[in-house]
Amino acid sequence: MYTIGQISEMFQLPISTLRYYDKEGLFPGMERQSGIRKFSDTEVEALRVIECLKASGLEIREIKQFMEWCTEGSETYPQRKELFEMRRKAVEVEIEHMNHVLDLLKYKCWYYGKACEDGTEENVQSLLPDKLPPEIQKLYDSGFELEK
Amino acid sequence: MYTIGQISEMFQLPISTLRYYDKEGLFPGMERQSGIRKFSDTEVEALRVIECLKASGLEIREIKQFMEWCTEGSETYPQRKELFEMRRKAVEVEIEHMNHVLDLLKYKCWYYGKACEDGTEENVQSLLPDKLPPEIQKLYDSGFELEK
DNA sequence: GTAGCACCTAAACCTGACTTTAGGTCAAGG
DNA sequence: CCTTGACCTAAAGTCAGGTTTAGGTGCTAC
Repeated sequence: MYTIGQISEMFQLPISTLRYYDKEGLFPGMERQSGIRKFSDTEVEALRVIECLKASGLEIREIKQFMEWCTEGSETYPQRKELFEMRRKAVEVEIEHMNHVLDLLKYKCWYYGKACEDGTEENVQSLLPDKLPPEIQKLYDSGFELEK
Repeated sequence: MYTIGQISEMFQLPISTLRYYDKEGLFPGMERQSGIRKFSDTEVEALRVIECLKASGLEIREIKQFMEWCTEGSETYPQRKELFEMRRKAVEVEIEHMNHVLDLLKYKCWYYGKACEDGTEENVQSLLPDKLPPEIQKLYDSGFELEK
């Protein structure tokens, strides 16, 4: 059993955030001793999942829904499975997106590297849109995938 | 030259958002014809970069800063290069983070798949924390990297 | 000539996720 | 006893990133 201060340390989250999560219903059935929150292993595990679902792009009230399902027993296993499968797909898509972002950033690093060397953008501009060095051309073209 | 409506279509962004970006100074030096915005190739390229920098986690006012550098000529090449290098690093870190998130999501998919099959979480819970099938154990352990 | 459409502005409004404020309880230490 | 520190609440405030509203311009089609 942990106090809110210990959990705050453990997860590097402000106490105010933990109280906010509690108020929003993210720890249904958390114990209290004379008004004071008692975080058990259940809540520690819940927080791990909260951070994960939040990173996956879920909103607080959808996370609350999941936490409620967890208190409702085996009937909600299919919903919970479905939720994680949807989040998994969303994150896979997001990672692919970020890889294209990364390629465009790499291209821009190269571009301004050249511009710094040459003192002008003109030389590198003159290579657009398809006379770039092969490695760089790949990055540049990949960046256009973002528009789809 | 494009109208705001054409650009809205092209980038699948609401017109209101484009006007908001303009108001925030993201298109310095954009032309107007009797009050009406004229988006040229410069602004199309700017929007590509805006979307990329936004996805990389940059705030609007920092993107504005970059766009101002672009109007200031070759003196600001080093700053622009530095910006892209910082963003590149940030996105690499973010992608790594998301891969751990993904592993935890995959683990949870497996977990609730089992729970659905068995009609109870008990069997799968009994395998924690280190008696999981090897593939799954890897995902589960990877999830803990999030706490670092 | 008036209806509809695409554009314009300034300013108010909205949302999600917190954070801050103001005031209060309770136990331990000096 | 009284101060300090860790906890508590309800309610107000903040911030980014838009969106909506209300009112206006100017062209083209019927």
